[in-house]
Amino acid sequence: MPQTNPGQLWKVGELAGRTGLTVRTLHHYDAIGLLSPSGRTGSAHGSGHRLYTAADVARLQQVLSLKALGFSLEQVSEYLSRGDYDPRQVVRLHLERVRAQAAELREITARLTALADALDRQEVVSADEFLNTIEGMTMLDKYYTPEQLEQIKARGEQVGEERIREVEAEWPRLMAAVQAEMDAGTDPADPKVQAFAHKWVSLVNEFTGGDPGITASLRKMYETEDRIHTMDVKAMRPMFEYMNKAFAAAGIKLPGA
Amino acid sequence: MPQTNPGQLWKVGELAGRTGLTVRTLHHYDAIGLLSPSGRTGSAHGSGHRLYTAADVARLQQVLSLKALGFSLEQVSEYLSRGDYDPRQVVRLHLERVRAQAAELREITARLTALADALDRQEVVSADEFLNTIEGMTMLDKYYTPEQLEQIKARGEQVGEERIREVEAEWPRLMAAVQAEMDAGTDPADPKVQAFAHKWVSLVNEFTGGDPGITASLRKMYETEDRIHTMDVKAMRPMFEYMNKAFAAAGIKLPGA
DNA sequence: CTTGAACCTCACGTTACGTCAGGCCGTACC
DNA sequence: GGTACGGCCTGACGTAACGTGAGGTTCAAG
Repeated sequence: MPQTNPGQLWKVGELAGRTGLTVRTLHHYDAIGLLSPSGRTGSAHGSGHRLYTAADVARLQQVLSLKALGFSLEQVSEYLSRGDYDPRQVVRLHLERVRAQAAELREITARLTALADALDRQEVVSADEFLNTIEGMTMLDKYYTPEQLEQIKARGEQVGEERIREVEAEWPRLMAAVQAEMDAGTDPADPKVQAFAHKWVSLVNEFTGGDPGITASLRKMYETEDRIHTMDVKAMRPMFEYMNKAFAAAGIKLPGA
Repeated sequence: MPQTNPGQLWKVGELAGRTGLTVRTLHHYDAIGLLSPSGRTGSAHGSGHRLYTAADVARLQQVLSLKALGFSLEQVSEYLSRGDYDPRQVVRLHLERVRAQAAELREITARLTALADALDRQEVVSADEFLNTIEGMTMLDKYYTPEQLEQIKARGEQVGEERIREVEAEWPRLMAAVQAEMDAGTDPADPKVQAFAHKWVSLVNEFTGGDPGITASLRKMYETEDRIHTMDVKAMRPMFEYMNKAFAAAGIKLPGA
């Protein structure tokens, strides 16, 4: 049976099954030297089965994020072989892209909804309405120009870098303070706790960008998963419930609720 | 100069510019008989310039919606040549698809956010986190299976058809009632108007599915455009403002606000 | 009547895989 | 310890949806 330990290895089929990619795709990435598995099975002379490590999986993620940004596979290769690249930045760029796409999907939804409505009423639909709809659709699968990429990159470095550190530094402080009130048996409706509640949502919003859908998804993740990387979510659940009471008392609603 | 009248005609370049497609793409669609322009210029012997009519534009929208659903161009041709198809249904299917994609984008955003966070903290990121992220990404550009399409289709016919008529029948009634109160000079905070306000948001929510982003986009559309197909939005604006006051008085917030 | 931009028709090139074909590996079972 | 069979291997050719010229034509403005 396949292992589940750290130091885990995946065979192509396993990796394909887990990721939703096809075996052929992984073969292809290997063939062009974009992502070659770190290991192979036995193999005295013949060629053994591909074995992918966790590091390979991490690289795969980078590859796919860059591809999602509109890079060709060749460009992805180049990018990843230049030593001066930052995986975090790739993720951030992809994130930015995904957010933009979400906005475009909303636009398209509005257009399509209007169109469906008009068609349902048997009205004469103006060509402009069709054209606007089409325009929205085509925008969706347009990629960034190099200039746009640079711009996003710059913004990410500028705002992101330092502000992220700041926000991150605030979380432990806030959580320690809340824990203290919990231990002291303070009522969630107490003004002190209310102040913490407001601080809490502002930090959450800074993290999510205030997007209700993202907030909801994130909340679901924290509710259903017991650990998120090294964070023991399960142990934090009492605090979440405490804060939910505080939110209720303060009349605060998170964007996703 | 290019016309702007009804009965308008577009040349390839114009249509391409307006839609975001390329000229080559339109040529291609013509070459394979998927979308051939209804007209051509002059042309005694040589081949004149392509002239697209409003009907061609409408067909183009259908083509692109079907393509967005994952059909190959050949399948689109087939689909559109079968006489028994319904343009409204195509739009509805596309709408459904777009909604699903939006949900997947939210999932991806949550994953990427978690990943960015983990990377920023220099923590050891588990392979699972990468794998989940990758899985989300690959799901996004997977198309529906025929069975799924059938299922959506069935649901759309069943729920959609009749309920849409109902909702549509309610709007004119509601708007007439509101207009009457406006004419009578009734205060927006008046209980009668408040009841209308609640009815109003429930109809809007039924239309948007309660999605805040979509509601916001739709609102923007109604604020920036003076007419939407045959509807004189401009003339309705006083009523919108009246209702906004009513919302404020009732403490109602639309999901997008 | 000319001129430049936009259009026309071939026709071959490209990307990112899909899809066989024919053979090898590995592990579960007897 | 043999064997069976699902999964893996390496070629190698196929494909969808255009991209990208080449070389000639059309049209609206001046």
